Amino acid sequence: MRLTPLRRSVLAEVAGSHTAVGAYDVLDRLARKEARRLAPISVYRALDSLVETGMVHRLESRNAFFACHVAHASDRRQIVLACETCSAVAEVAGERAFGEIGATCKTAGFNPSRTLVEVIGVCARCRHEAAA
Amino acid sequence: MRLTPLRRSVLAEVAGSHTAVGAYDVLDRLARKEARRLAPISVYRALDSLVETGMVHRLESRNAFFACHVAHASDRRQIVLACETCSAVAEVAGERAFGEIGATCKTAGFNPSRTLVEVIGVCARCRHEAAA
DNA sequence: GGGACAACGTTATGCTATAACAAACCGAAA
DNA sequence: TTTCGGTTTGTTATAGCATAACGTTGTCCC
Repeated sequence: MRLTPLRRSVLAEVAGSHTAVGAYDVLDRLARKEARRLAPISVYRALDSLVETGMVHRLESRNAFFACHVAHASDRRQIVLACETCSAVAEVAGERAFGEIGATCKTAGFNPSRTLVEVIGVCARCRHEAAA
Repeated sequence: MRLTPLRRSVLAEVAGSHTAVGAYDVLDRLARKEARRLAPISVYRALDSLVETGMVHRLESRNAFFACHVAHASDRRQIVLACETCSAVAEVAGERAFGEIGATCKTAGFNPSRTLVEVIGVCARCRHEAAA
């Protein structure tokens, strides 16, 4: 896959936010920056390719996208933490959790191809601010 | 929450399928059975209330709904297994996996309110059929 | 009865995502 | 360098998912 100008622009918009952004958010932001207005499908295609390479992930529970900031995320064994207060999205290593999930699947005779772990809650920063 | 006739109808449609069904699927099926055609929002409201009580769960990765067949699902510590071959959805207990996820959240200072574990793959039955 | 609240109807709208086909681009081999 | 094949993007149209706003009806309890 080539990182074309279009894909680079889309990636920049996604990566420029600490929160997960919708495809149409990307569309609107690009429309303000650049002179043209892309068709939705162009943004989706760019997002698809970025997701495929692991540079962007999809927050399934919100139909939105966020940039991957961890280097080794290609193994896809990351737990996604989505803050319901500030909307920030983070990823943390989840080796042990994924190990347990895999073991449970094996017991059930289920052959996994993709495993999704998303946690909605309140991030450390928002907890501290709330306590203050 | 009351299990009204509308909610009972919606629940019946969802529970009548081993797969996750979309809100508009429910809408169409009810339209065939009953004489009237509901507005989408009526179905969504019914689904929302059923999800709230735990009788129905939402398959986030497919924007669809499936009935909960396990008695103790109110604790929401179930791993969802979605077969990509036959589309069947099942739930299995995930105490250990959820324990690990909780521990990881704690380490990250993240206070979880809802945890979502969905595994896409091939179920035991489809694996056996494929092998035959 | 009358007040409070839950449930549902009606209308309209917005967000998410893809199908189908054409044009442009780009690298490699003839 | 011309031609070929594959990738990327554009264009147009449409399908699928979800909720806002407001009014009406139903139910329960005092």
